[in-house]
This record gives sequence, C-alpha cells and structure tokens, in this order.
Amino acid sequence: METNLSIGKLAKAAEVGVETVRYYQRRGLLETPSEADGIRRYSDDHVDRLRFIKRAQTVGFTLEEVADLLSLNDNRDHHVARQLASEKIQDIELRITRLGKMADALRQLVHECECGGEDMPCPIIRMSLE
Amino acid sequence: METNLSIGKLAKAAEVGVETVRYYQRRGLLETPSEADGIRRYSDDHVDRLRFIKRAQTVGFTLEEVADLLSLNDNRDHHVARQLASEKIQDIELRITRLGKMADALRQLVHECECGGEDMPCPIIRMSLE
DNA sequence: CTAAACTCCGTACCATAGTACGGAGTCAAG
DNA sequence: CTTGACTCCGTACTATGGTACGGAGTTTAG
Repeated sequence: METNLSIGKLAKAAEVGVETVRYYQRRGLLETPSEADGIRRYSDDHVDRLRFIKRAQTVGFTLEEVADLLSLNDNRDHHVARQLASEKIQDIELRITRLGKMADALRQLVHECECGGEDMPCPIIRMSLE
Repeated sequence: METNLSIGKLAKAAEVGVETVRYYQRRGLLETPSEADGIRRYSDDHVDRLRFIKRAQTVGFTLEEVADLLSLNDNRDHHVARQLASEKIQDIELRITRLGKMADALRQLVHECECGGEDMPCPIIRMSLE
C-alpha cells in the first residue's frame, strides 16, 4: 500500500483499460476497495496483480486459471494451495517443453533457410512436439 | 498421404470436433481437399496439422498467430519465412522465461508450505516475472 | 468557481473460437 | 434395399474476454 491511485492511474500503470479493471473486479480477480468519498483508491499491490494477470494470459492461461493461480497466493489453506500448485507446475512444465520444441523447430528452419536449401520442406508441424 | 480419412475420422484422430475442422478450413488454417464422389478425403498430414494447431493454442498463440507459424512451414519464400521465424523465436523465448519464473515461484510456494510457514505470504505475484 | 476530465454503475456491443442445428445427399451393415 | 450413421453446407447460437456508451456525481486546473 504505497500509492493512492485512482482507477485511471491504476489502469495506466498496469497498461490495461479502465474497463478491464472493472471487468476483473466483476470476475473476482481483483479486489474492489471500499470507497472513501465516492472514489476508490488503489495501491501498488493492485498494479502488480494486474500485471500478473496479463502475463499469465499471454502464456495461455484463461482468466479462470489465473484465478486459481491467484488463489494460491491468497489462500490461507496451505494444504490445498500445495496440491493446486503442484498441478500447475506440471502444467507449466508441459507448456515449456512444447514451446522449447517449437523454438527448436523454428531455429532449424532458420538455419535451413540460411543454408539456402531452396525447396526442402520446413518441418515445424511434423516435429514431435511432445 | 498415408490414409484416406473422412472428416469424422480425421477429427477423431486429431481429437477435435468435426465442426472445428470445418472452422479451421474456413479460417484458412487447413486445406479443404477436393471431393471425389462428394466426400472429402484427408491424410495423416491433416492430422498432424490439426494437432499442431491445438498445441500452439495451448501455449497461448491465437489462431492468427498459428496461421503465421503454419505459413512458415508452407512458405516458399524463405526470406520472409526466416524473418518471421526469428520474431516467433523471440516471442517463444519470452514466454518460456515467463513460464519458468512462474514455475519457480510455485516451487518456492510448495516448499514453503511443506516447511509449514503457516502465515507467510505466498509470493507468486510480486516475483519479477520478466 | 466553472469547465474539462475523471469516477461510478449499468447495459450493450464486439471479436475470437468454436458448437449446435437442420436439411439434403451418401455410404455401409444387416 | 432400407435404415442408421455419416457427409456437406449454411446459418445461428454460445462462452470468453473484453470495449463502448451514457448518465449522474466528483475533482482538479486555470
């Protein structure tokens, strides 16, 4: 609780739209602070949380999955959190593996192109991606 | 061109719905083979392509981005392909980094839970994910 | 102290990625 | 040779993740 941001400032700081902030609040991903004087005030924690949501999305998590991840952070029940976290770690490792294979295939592709093999197939699809 | 699949068999083999196959055809992600006798026939290549699309989606690529990736595979213009591939490699590496950090944070969380720190914060959000 | 800019809230609209539905034709097992 | 499953095609509907809009109140810079 460092700063004292209006929703507009918050949105700008986290590089999202004001409407997006409200949407996340409706979805329960972001706390809606009580309004002293009719205007809600936000802190750096909210900014971090928004950024986290955005990052998690870009690596393929749905908002529902992001909610799970956030619950790990919030959850006081460490037993549940540990179980959930373990599952998510598996999930993330699989994604990393897939992305790694994809990048390998692309690097091979670039290499082939550089070596001027004019008409060989560019094999990103047939690569075993598992 | 190994097998000689109907759209239903194709869909089953690739673990997607028939309607999804048609949708991808409409979107230009999958070739629509010409129909001898009124029924279109598909090969293993189509199965691979469908699986590739699904995998790319689970790691956060939109269908439009998947189209880019597929074009790398199909594209005869190696100059363009190389450029595009390089960009995608950067993109993928960033995603991998983020996912790795996320997994690290989760592993730390699991560790803390195991060590029984009952009321410390679970710090996945505040971790620098860049 | 007023005018522009911002807040709150509700409702409506949008794009993406499918999923469902229905009618007409086709194929395959009994 | 029919009946049930499957194909083709078009249109419509759905869920997710926002974005836009409008009216009423608020706040802030000149």
